[in-house]
Amino acid sequence: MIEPLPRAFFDRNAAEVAPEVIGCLLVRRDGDTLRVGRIVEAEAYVGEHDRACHARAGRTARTAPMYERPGHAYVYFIYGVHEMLNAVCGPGGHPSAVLIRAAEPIANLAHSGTGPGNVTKAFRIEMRHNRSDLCDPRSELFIAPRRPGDQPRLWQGPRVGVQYSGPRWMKARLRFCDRDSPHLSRPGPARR
DNA sequence: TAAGTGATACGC
DNA sequence: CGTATCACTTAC
Repeated sequence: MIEPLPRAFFDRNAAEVAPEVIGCLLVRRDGDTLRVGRIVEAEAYVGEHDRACHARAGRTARTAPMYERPGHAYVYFIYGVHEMLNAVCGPGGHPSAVLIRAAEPIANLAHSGTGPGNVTKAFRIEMRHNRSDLCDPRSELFIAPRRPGDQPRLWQGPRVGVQYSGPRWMKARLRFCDRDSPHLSRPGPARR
C-alpha cells in the first residue's frame, strides 16, 4: 500500500520542500491504472516577493490555490498547450509552491516524464486536478515518500524560463535535481 | 532558432 | 474592451 506524505511536509516554504521532494513518488490513480514516477527535478516559487512566482500578482482567480491549504495541487495552463503541476506549500497561507519538472517512469506512464509539460501529459494530469488534495490516499493524485534506501545526490541551480524576473530571481538557485538522473529536462549538473 | 496555442493580467 | 506575455515543446 502506497501512502501520501503528511500535510506537514508541505506546510513550510517551497524552498525547503523542493529539495526534499526529489526522489519522492508521484502517484496518479487513473481509473484502474496506477501511474507512478520518481520525481527527479523540481523548482521552488517562494512568495509574492519572488518576481518569478505567479503570486507576484497577488491573489487572483488563477493563483487562489496557492493561498489555500498546503498539500494541494496548483495546476495551470500555459502557452495554450501545457498543463503544469505544482504542489502548494506554505507556511500557513503564504503563497509558495513547488513545480514538478521531471519524473522517472516507474509504472504505467503514458509518455516520457521529462519536462513539466511532459509530466502532466505522462500522468494524464489536467486542469480538473487543480486543488486536488495531494495528502489524501483516496485522491487521484498524491505524492508518496522516497522508497527505503533512496537518498538522491542533489544538484541545485537557477530556475528555467524566468529571464523576465530580474537578476536576483533569475539567478536564485531554486531548481533542484537528482544529479544522477538521466531524465532531467535540460542539462543541469555537468555529467562526469 | 521559431512557431504554435489560449488563458491571464493589465492598460485603456 | 484590446493585447503583450507566458514557470513549454517540438521540429527545422
